[in-house]
Amino acid sequence: MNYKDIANLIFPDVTLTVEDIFKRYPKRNLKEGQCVTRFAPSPTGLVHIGNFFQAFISYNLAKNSDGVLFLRIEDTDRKREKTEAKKVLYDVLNKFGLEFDEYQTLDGKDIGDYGPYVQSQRNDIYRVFAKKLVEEGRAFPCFCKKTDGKEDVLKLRESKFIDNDEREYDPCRDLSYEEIKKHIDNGESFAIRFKTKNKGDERIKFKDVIKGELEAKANAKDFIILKSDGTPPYAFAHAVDDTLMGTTIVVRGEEYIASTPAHIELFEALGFKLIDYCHNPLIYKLNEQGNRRKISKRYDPESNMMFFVENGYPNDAVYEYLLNMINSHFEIWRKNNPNLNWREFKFKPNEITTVAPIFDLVKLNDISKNIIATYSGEELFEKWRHWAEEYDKPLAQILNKERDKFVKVCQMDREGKPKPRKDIYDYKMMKELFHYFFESPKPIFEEEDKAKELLRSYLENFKMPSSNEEWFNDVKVIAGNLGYATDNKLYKENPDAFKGNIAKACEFIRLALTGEKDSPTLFNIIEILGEEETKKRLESCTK
RNA sequence: GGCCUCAUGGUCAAGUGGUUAAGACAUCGCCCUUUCACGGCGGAAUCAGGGGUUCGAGUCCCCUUGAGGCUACCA
Repeated sequence: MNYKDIANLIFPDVTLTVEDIFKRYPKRNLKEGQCVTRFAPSPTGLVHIGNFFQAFISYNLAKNSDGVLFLRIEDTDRKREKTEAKKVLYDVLNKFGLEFDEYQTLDGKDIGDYGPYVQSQRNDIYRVFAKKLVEEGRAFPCFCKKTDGKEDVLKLRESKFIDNDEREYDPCRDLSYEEIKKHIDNGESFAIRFKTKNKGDERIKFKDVIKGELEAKANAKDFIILKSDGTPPYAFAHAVDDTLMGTTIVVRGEEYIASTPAHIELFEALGFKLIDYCHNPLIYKLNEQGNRRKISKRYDPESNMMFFVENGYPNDAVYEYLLNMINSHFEIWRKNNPNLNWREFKFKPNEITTVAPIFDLVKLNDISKNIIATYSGEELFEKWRHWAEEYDKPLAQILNKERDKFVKVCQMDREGKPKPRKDIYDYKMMKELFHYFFESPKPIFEEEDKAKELLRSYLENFKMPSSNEEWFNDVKVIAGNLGYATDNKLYKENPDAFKGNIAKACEFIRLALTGEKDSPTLFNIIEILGEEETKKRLESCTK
């Protein structure tokens, strides 16, 4: 069999050699321990948290080793590609501030020496390597089509039990030059299949950086390396690109473990050095029945990274939560280093969890609360405003117009306090949380007469307080005169002797000013509302 | 069906043959307190089941069970 002639027959246009290509992609000059990692998403129109999780692991591996992180767009599957999808991807990456050392800009400019960083622009490269495999008898053209009365063959191929016997019936595996020429002269399209050397009973061992040594059946399938449209499926593109681009460690989901033996045989056939794999677990959700299921874009808004952006979670909160999912050494580190940025935290790939974690929004919220609690009032205000500019325009207008007031709102129980409030986990919730600073409340009193009496007296004696202590003393005097207990111990001993305790009196004032039974310290609220507005609200409750 | 991965409280998990089985979130109780939030103290709660190996097993081996993945001209 003259494989060289066959190769020239099916790739007449390919004149470059593998050596020519390698000249274009010189080996990277790396120091010991330096990692080259990549994020290789296909543009689907959204960035799934599972994918971002991988990107983030890659990012850490690269940064922690002073290595390289590049972005490669895997858009070989035309059916899946959507217009705008790439834009969405870049937008999300940008919003999260995930920076790449090498990538292609949206307008098609390659940054870095190993481009193009978009697979659909690399077809000529894949063809050179496919041709080489054909030349060496390690790949063959396959003319099988579903419309061709060959359903039985396709079924065999697709069946679960392909072994050596069945392969003998493969109509394309050992076609002669003449037979191939006939097919081509007929104008038939074809795919290129890899020709495995295995028979189906071989075993193979390989290392995974997270899981350690793995063992599986060796590949025994003649899988496609070039589709009939000339583009490569994942496996082939992965082998060629990651080799040429000098990737040292591939981070991918654990769904790829099963196909790793196929990738290894491909690498060997191509004469490529094997690359380290890091198969990370998928992210799950708990359903109503308490079973775990894959987090899905259909049912779980938080599976889409835009969820966190649109709700106004700080990026750092999302990152820290991810880090927490990757391994909980982080949490201990965080506790010991409360003031360091998470970027200072170094983890090794073998410390990444082997267990598929369940996404826990409550935990994320807790992390987020702690992070937001570290912001100054001014900082919080700016972040809130910045978020509103994009996701709540009317709110942004108000914040811009009444800047001073809302900076003060953001400063409440925050600045100068050793134990700041921790009740905000995203910017979206703030408008509702502080609704009484945007509009007059509509309080509902359970004991209306009592409330009116107290509020009337408070309003009559009202003077702007200059400190919390002063304010509280004023309330004590006024409430005390009306028969409220100013000493809680006395009240507890004999509650019937009083109209209520100070807490009760405060509740009436709080309701009048905020419409809520719970709020930050009233003194702060009065200070922000100002004398006029405070009196107005009190008065409207006395009628 | 075949092949593969995984298994510690409700959740995230530490743990690499000898521990009273860390810690965090959630939950419950108490304290602080003008409410909330914060903070402090405390409680309840875990090694999926069964066999081995060993003086000794959460940890090593086998089986079972459960969960998940792959088995495409998707990635």
